[in-house]
Amino acid sequence: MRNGNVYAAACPTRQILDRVGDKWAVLILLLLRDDTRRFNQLRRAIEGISQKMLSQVLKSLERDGLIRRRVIATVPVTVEYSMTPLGTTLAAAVDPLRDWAEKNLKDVLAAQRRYDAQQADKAA
Amino acid sequence: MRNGNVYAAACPTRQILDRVGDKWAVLILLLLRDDTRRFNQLRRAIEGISQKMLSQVLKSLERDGLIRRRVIATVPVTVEYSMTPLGTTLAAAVDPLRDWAEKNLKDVLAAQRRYDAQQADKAA
DNA sequence: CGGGATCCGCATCGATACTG
DNA sequence: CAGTATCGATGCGGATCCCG
Repeated sequence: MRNGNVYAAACPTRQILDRVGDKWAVLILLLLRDDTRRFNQLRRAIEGISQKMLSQVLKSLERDGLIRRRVIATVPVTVEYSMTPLGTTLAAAVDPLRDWAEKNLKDVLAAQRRYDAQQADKAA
Repeated sequence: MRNGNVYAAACPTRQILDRVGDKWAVLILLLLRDDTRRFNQLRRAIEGISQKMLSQVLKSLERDGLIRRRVIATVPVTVEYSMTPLGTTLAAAVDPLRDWAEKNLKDVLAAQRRYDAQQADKAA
């Protein structure tokens, strides 16, 4: 789908990026890789996510076959989310990115400061 | 910034994801890695991007120190975009993701069809 | 050619309330 | 506990026009 260095709208990279591009989705994948977790556990583990978003993202991850949802008939009901093998391979593919983030964030922030200072000069 | 398995709003992973999450940004990085390119070359290479988005994303990538912008004083003006060393390392970190996408997209699509079929059953 | 400025609709997302 | 439903703001992103 990459023909002649053109990224068509339907190329796999773009389709996957549309999903991985969702910041919440990636965070959930990275969390579930460590451990099976329940709904409210995830909610507490991801600062700032609303339950609407969480529910929505979990559903879409399940739909994509990346995580598995297990309902346990307790009172009240318990729901466990865990990785599928497919999800595990995706999480592994995301790893280098997380490593890069931790290693290079400060360089990015420094670049931003340089850029902003330069823009401020121009304005003056 | 990842303390006790909690992803705080300010953790590097989340900050970088906010940028890599931008689907356009990643595509531009992958394109510029191959070659220096001009504005309209990029525009044509990325199906569906508006010039507003392209301009915006290029600016933010430059601000992050990931790409370099070179203005050449011709008539009319020529502007070349190219990778910085930092950008190159990020592109490398994104590579596994692209590979994963190309290898596993059809599994994801299949999972979606299974999920949707199952939902349709429940509705009936 | 390489953008900036403006207008504006539509989808996202958060907040709140309610349910099995 | 684990969600769904509804509403309302806001901001992203496309379209258009213009400029150096």
